Amino acid sequence: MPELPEVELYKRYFDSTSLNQEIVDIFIRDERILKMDPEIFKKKLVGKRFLSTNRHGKYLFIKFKSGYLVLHFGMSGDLEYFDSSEEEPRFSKIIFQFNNGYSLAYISIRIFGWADLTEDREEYITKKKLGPDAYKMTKQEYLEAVARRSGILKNLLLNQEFIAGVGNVYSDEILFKAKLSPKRKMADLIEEEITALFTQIKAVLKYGIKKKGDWSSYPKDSLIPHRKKENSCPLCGTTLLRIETSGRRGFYCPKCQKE
DNA sequence: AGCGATGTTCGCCG
DNA sequence: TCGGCGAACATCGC
Repeated sequence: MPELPEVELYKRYFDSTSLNQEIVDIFIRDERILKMDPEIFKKKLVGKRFLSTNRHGKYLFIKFKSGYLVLHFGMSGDLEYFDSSEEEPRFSKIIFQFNNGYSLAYISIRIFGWADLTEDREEYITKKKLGPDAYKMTKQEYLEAVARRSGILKNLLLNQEFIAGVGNVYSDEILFKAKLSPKRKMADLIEEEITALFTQIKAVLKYGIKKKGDWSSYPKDSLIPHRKKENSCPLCGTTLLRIETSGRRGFYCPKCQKE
């Protein structure tokens, strides 16, 4: 379930389980998940240790001696650290086996994610044209991103070249909390609205991390628990409308979110 | 049993 | 050149 908050949680999980142990073997269960030759992938990593991690948007970079492992989780990725003597998790696509008897599984049900290697993290980010990380960006970086782009807010939030990390669900929540219609054009926003959007991007992502991605326990005044057809706004009771754009389906309240 | 899904990418069009 | 749009990718769960 990976948008920025979930990937941040994967990062913390990785940090607490998989750093500084020697990788003794790697098993690739489905080569389609790799952006590169499996043999080269194995050769470069076996015998190394993962040293540190860094997240940019929905991308997780894991440093080892001579480069970075890059993981993207697509729509259904996950990590699971398990005892090597036990059965590996369902839908495991790559298994990193460590010298302490444990393994880390990179799981992907629908193969929309991928694993890759790069020697230069910054170059990788530049090549992908990723905008600033939505959680870590400064107000200044945000304003620069805003100045570079136009278009409707929903599309912009989903566009990783604008800012990196926001996905479909959190974009709905951000716009709801900022009281802005997803159809508003960035160029038409007044200063207060631009600031409100910044504030809510930060707040919603921060809260998502705090809740550990558990949407079932969100407070009633959030949009997330109501993101379903025919549901009504938790604030005013108006029937939520759907917006279909960029091939994604969003929800919003036509009364609370200013057109 | 068909449809929808927390993502990215690419080609087409205006 | 940029933004919007739709399809493609693969597969599972409801």
